Amino acid sequence: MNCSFAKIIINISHESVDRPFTYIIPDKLKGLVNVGTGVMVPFGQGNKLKQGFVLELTDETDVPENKLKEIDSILVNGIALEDNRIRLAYWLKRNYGSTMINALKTVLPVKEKVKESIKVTIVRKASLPEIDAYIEDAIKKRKVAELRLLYAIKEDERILKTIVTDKLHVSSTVISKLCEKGLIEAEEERVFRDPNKNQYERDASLSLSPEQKLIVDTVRSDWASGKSETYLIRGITGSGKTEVYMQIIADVINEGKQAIVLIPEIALTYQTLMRFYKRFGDRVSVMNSTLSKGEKYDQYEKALEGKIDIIIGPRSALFTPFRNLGVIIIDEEHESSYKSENSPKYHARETAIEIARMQGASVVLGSATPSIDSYYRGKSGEYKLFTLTKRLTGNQLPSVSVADLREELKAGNKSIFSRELQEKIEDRLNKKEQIMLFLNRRGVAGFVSCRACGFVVKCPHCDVSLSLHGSGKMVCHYCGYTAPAYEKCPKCRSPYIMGFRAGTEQVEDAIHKMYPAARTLRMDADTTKEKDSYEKILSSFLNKEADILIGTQMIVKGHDFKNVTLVGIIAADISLFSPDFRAAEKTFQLLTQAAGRAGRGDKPGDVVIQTYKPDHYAITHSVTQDYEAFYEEEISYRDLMDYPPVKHMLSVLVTGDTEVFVKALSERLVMEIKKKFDIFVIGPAPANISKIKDIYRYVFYIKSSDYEKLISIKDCLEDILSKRENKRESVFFDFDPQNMV
DNA sequence: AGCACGCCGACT
DNA sequence: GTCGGCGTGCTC
Repeated sequence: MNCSFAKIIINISHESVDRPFTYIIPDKLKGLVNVGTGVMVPFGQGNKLKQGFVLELTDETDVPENKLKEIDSILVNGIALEDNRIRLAYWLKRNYGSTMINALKTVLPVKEKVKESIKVTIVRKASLPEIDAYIEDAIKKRKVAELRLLYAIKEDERILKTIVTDKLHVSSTVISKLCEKGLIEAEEERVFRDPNKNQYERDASLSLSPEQKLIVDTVRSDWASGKSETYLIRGITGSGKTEVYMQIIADVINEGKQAIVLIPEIALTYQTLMRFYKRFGDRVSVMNSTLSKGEKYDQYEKALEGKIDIIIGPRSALFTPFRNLGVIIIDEEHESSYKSENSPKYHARETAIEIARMQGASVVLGSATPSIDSYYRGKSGEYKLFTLTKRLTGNQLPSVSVADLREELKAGNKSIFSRELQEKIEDRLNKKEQIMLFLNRRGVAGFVSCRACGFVVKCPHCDVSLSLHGSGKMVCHYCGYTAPAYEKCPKCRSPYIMGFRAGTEQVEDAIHKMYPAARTLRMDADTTKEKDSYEKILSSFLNKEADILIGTQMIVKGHDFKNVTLVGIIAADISLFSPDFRAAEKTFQLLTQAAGRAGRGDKPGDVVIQTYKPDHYAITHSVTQDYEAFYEEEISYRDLMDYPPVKHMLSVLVTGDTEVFVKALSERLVMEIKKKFDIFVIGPAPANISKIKDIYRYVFYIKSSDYEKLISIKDCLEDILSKRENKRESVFFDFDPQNMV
């Protein structure tokens, strides 16, 4: 196709230039510029060279001739976007609201080409007597460098060139001289930088339980009949989800197709990867943030060239450019890290389903505690739902008990540890068994609760807890409802009604006071700032260098500590009453995961959950480890309140440096959409964190069962925003948000 | 995003 | 009188 013009998206992330610009393709670039090609183009008055991507080739344009400029050059290090990547970028832009250029960059897994590395091997070509003869000659002529190489090549027929030059200190000129004489030869081979350098013994596939087999067989037969579906596996820890994934992958590979495996970054551990390496050998590759640019680029290239069949990585690995994708697997699918925090704020689960739809692949989701979103779709039949109920490893489930902190206060115990937890801590310290104390510090803006009766102050309109502000007011972050703080509990008249706050440091201090001999490790955002500190803390705990590990949610993910027999959850309520409609879901998942940390070895484990609300369904059902029961209560709450997944929700965040303007713009936007659409809007209200670095934040939420309607509302809002007189406020959209802002 | 054009304050 | 402040508008 030799078209005259190219429509190009410029690499400037700003709405006002987020549209294609038409450029002339100069003769010298004809045929080289295709859809997806990265180019440099002159842009703006200064004709500054800017990067861009070709979205379309055309022979016609409405742009007046005098405005058209020529493409300057093709991006040397640029990676061309496949056609289907551009369609995916359009989809991301439309569904999550972002600029086209950001969508394109998201879809492009590596930003630039890196020079390929070539491995050169020196190979002996002459016979040993010939070499000996030459050595004689070299001795006479005192060619010491040649001698070093000759002695070495006499021993080994093949030597890496890097060894010859670096270790033997033989220069390239000497090597090429010997090549000319026909004694040796330099063999060149393209090598892929491989982050996984070792070779492992291969594991065979395991035989499947009937439960596992049903899943693999269903996927296989659906596929045979040309259907590609989304499957959800709910399987408790140790029920063999990974083996199911691997057999599905094996099937896919047998058909000549490829697989993407998504794992939360934090769970991307050596142990997990090893299972895949051992099963699939060098057909597997890893993508993660610790890889160098060169390594990342090579993974991309390997996928394109069909040199690997499986990629394992976090959210971004979703965009690996396989030619013939067969399946996308998302492990721990409930993890909130699958939702991007940056624009486009895409969810890996939905995006995976879209990619699979485009390429005729299947999607397999798995979790011990599936997200309410996915389970809802599993129940409705949108996903095919499977359950793995049997533990294949013999470990017993831990016994979970609840400590009612109201009772502790009544009994005069004002410490942060209940009597039961204290008793058990002492017991484990004596027995030299390890303890994990878990404190969920999410939702720092303290909710207000009564320490005597457990009463939590809630907004009368939104059914979320109110947050205490310094001004002595309680505020609802959803709708803006405000009430003066109570002096006495309205329920039991106790004066102990207050904002709830506690941190890991306080817990550590308390331990040191009560058990001066106990060795503690603390793991939270503060202590893991440095590189590798996360791994260091975990490995020193694993090596029993400490008795107690105190930390936030990061200690409950992955990692088996065989010697841990007690897990204490200091305050389950903190996450339970954070002002977020997913609060109960997150709490249930955290409690279930935390409980799973106890008794991973042969010794049985205990879990103590401390709470002011022992009868809350997120607590009661995590005690009995009853996911199904929790789901039923949670979904009826979501249904009642029209929250996702029953309805879709769009959050709109308005920010700016002058509060009255931020407020005014939010109110105006809400007014305009109420006028245009028959829709219910919550807010606007100050955001959960109402000011960050002197930038004020207001937020409102729109709920609808129709996702398309939310997209039109977003488009309408963008239209209003583009036409407003001053543009000092910024507006951000988030579809089906994972966190309330 | 950047750069130019354009209309008001304190200065050689 | 002018140099330059950054508000507004446009970029193929």
